[in-house]
Amino acid sequence: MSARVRGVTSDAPASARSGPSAVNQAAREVATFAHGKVPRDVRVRHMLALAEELFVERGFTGASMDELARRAGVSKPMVYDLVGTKEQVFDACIRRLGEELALAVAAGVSSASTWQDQMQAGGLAFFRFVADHRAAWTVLLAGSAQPFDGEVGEMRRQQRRLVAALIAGAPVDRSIEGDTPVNIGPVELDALAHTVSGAFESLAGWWGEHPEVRPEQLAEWLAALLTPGLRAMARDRPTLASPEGAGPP
Amino acid sequence: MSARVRGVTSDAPASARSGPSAVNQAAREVATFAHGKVPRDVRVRHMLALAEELFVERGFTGASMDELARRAGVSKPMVYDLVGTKEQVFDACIRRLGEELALAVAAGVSSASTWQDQMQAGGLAFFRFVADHRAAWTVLLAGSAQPFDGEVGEMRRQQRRLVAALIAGAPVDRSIEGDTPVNIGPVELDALAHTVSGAFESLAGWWGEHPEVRPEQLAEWLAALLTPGLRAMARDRPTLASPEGAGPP
DNA sequence: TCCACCTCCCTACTTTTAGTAACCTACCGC
DNA sequence: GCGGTAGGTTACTAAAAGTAGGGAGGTGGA
Repeated sequence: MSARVRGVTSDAPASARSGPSAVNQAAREVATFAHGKVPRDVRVRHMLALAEELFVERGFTGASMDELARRAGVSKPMVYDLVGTKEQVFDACIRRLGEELALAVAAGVSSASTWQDQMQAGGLAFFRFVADHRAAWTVLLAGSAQPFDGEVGEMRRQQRRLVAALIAGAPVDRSIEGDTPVNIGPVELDALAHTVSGAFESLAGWWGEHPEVRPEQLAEWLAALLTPGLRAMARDRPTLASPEGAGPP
Repeated sequence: MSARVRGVTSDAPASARSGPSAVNQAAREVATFAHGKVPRDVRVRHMLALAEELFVERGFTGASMDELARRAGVSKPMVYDLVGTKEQVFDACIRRLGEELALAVAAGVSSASTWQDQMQAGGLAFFRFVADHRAAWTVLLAGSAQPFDGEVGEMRRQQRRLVAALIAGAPVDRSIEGDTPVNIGPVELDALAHTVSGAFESLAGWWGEHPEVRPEQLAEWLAALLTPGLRAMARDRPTLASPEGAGPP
């Protein structure tokens, strides 16, 4: 709304990794500029790292912009000028972590060649990522606070596009069961992507209370749960459209 | 925290239904007491109905206790005395709607007898409920704002217990595939409940953007997706435990 | 009859926090 | 020297959560 937010949208070289080390690195970078004045992008990196840490520590409502300013060692208007409003900062954190996750999953998927292996490798990458960023994942990606449906939804849509691509990729260059091509309709494909993503996310949530399970087991187990149904769908192609000519009674 | 909240925990006769009609009914009931003084439980019902409406309208952070007091026609300390803090009010709304949902799903499940029919009937009841309470479901049950993991988690655990019971019920009195009993381990059963619930919830979220699909189609389609995997799990019993003697590399 | 007490209810605060207005200062190119 | 700009601050406003402390009116008992 405020017209003067120079914002944080066009920076973020996607190079930063999350975690306390990111904060320290950014802090060191800031410290090299001795007498107060620090270049904009350096401050922004530092503040985003601090913000992620803060949100993960305290949650969205629990975190305050004053606290962020204090930790960054600047005054509040600086915060607003550099990274915008609280929601925008939260959005930026979500987006950064979401991109990191999408990258990890994509790497996992592309490391395999068959349909099932891709699903399992992608799932494994997903679970490993969650394990490595449990707290951040919970706060930023799993716990979709309402005002941020935009951003969280965005990221999830991205995740689901990946899943959809994974499932849809089958028809072009390979097949599900020997020779059955997967030409599910686009509507069903979209629904499938959401459903499968939801299953993964939920299982990751459950995993939080059962840390003794290893991610490989999770990925394999979930693949075992989903694969037969996907195969069956590829075979039978059930539709989500209303039966033709069968209006409501 | 405040010791003097008389709260809302032990009332709620579970008779109230949600929606604007509930608000109007409660308001009429309040209006019968002419000169200000209104019995406690009547006010509480009214305020909870108004609160749900307000949260659904504006979301958690967007809703204010001042506004709630204004709408209820009382002063703010009354609100705090009657229904506690903002989070407690939100919790109460979540709990009420969650109980209504659990009841609806349980009714659906118990209307069927075979394993697959139960799953489909329960799913249908779930989707119908979501359709009938879309906005409230989104705000109160789907969009788990972080501070309320307790309540939302509670309700979801309840939902998942239902799903788990549905799956676990199979071994005692019926079988999945002719004669194969379903004695999946308790850990796997719990994971299964979470995963399946997550799939349902995600699909319901997707449905919000595709209202043309009918709930019967959704339930049938999702059952078609999940059933083969569940059958396979009952047959092969894949485990989530680490392979014995296979420590991390 | 009078008194203690309980229920319902209000005005008027305190504190915290998001967000902003207006100003300052040093350096950099010219 | 000098204007413009990047980096920065103090000091505010507005809104909202939650509380302190009190008051009116009815009810039961002595």
